[in-house]
Order: sequence, then C-alpha cells, then structure tokens
Amino acid sequence: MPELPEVETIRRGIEPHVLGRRLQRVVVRDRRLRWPVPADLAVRLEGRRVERADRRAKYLVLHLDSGDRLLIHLGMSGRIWVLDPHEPLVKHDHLDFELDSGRLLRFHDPRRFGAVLLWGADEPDHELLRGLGPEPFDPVFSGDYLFERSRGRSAAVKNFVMDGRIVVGAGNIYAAEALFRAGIRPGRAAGRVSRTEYATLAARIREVLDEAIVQGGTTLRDFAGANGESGYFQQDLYVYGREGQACRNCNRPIRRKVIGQRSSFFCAHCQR
DNA sequence: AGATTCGCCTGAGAGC
DNA sequence: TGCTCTCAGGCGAATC
Repeated sequence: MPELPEVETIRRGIEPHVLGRRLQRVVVRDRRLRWPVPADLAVRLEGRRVERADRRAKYLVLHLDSGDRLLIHLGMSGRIWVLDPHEPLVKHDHLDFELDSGRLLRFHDPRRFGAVLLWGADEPDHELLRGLGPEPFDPVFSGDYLFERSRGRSAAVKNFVMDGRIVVGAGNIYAAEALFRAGIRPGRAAGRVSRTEYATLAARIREVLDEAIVQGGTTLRDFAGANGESGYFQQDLYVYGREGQACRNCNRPIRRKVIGQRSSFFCAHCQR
C-alpha cells in the first residue's frame, strides 16, 4: 500500500520524466475511481506543460502552465508507471498521460480507491487538501504540537496520529512502528500521553518516515522501467504484521489488537 | 466537536 | 481445480 514514503518515492521517480514536458494526449479508459475522473480532464490537460511535481500528504500535485493542478491519489492499490509507448495494456490500466518525450505516465489501480482530479487555477485551495494537518517534516509538527492538539481527547493515540487533520503520512504501518520506537502503547488515550512522550513520538514518526523514504528510494530506483513493488520496508519492521513473533528488543511475543477497526501491533513489555 | 461506523473495491490467501 | 469466505486498507461521509 502506498503510504507517504512510497508516494514521495514515486514523486521523485516521475519528476525528471515530467518536468518541463507537455502532456500531449490524455487517455481515460475508466472514470470510475474514488471520485469520477473529471469529464474535462483531457481537454484541460492536453498541450499543457508540467512546471512542478509536488506532494501534499499522499497526493501527487502536478502544476501545469495553465495554473491548473493535477491531483493524483493512489488509494490502496494505485500505481504510476513511466513507460515507453506501445507497452501492452494490462487489466486496471485506467489512464495514460502521454508526454512529449515519447514516454507515458500510466495510472493503474485494481481497487480504484485512488483518484485523479483537477485543482483549478481559479481555486485557492482544494477541498480534499483543505484541513489537512502539517507534513511530518514541517517544523510546525512537534511534540508540543501533538501535546496541545491531544488535550482532552479520549481516542487512542494511534488513531490520533493517524488522523490526517492532525498530521499527514502516519498510516497504519508507520504509526505502529513509531509508537513502538517511542515506547508508547497504541491504545492509550491521546489525552493522557505526556508532553515528553509526544516529543519522542514526533521524532520517531519523522524517523520512520525518513528511513522508509530512503528504503523506497533504493528499491524503487529503477521504477520508471517497471513496477513499484511494496514491501521495501519489511525488513525494518519491529511490530507491524509480527503478531506472535519475538520482539526484536525484548524477545517477548508481539501482540495484535484491533483499535479503531484497524489491526494494531505492539510489545506490551517495551511499550507502556 | 470528537468518536465511531460505514462504504467503496479487488486480489490474496485460507478453508473446504 | 475451483468455489466461497474473510480480510486488508485510505479516507470521506454519515451517524452517534
């Protein structure tokens, strides 16, 4: 599943292929994504030049010379490939963005939880980006910030840091890993976590995301040629998906508990 | 307002 | 082999 590190890796991967390039032709084969692909997508994009390739949370934001911005979210199963022309279509290849370089950007998404949308030049912000919390690498994001935002909250700290309105990018895997590294149990009420603990947690969230981006950069270096396989961070996981296996710190079994409808993994000895 | 649940999708894996 | 069932998961919308 593409989490923030993978989206950032993809952004870095496609950037050299799209910067300064014009979108010559846009082919929409299936509009049925999380939200319907805008009917005027091709008309608005064709002939436009890509001026910037940004990321906000898990959205890729391609800025065009028209002022419009192309928003791409990969959802659960979305992929973006940079391909040579005439690459055979496979199932779930929903959109192509043909570049004036002769290559094309192909959007592939079996589960269709992803989205391809336009953020118009005349819109100061986009409703899906409005209200998002800070990026984890933004200086605004700190232990003090988490502490202040969490006062009086009874929800589990894991759900709290996974809330995109609080901070973006801490998905299920990385929230679990950061909480382990910070020694905080995922089920504790967010409002009962101390300022000191939040300082550690904020640092660990940045740390795991940063490490994962480095890993992604390694595994996906050649992604332009083919796939963006996930699992690159697997070998560095301390708790996620390791129910019953030995804690890498204390050897006691890792436990799994459903918190807020999501599987949560933790070590009851190392996390308090 | 905050907390919780639902729903959208398909593929993978388990069980029969 | 093939069918059925369960689970996973981002995240907005609806509901409590």
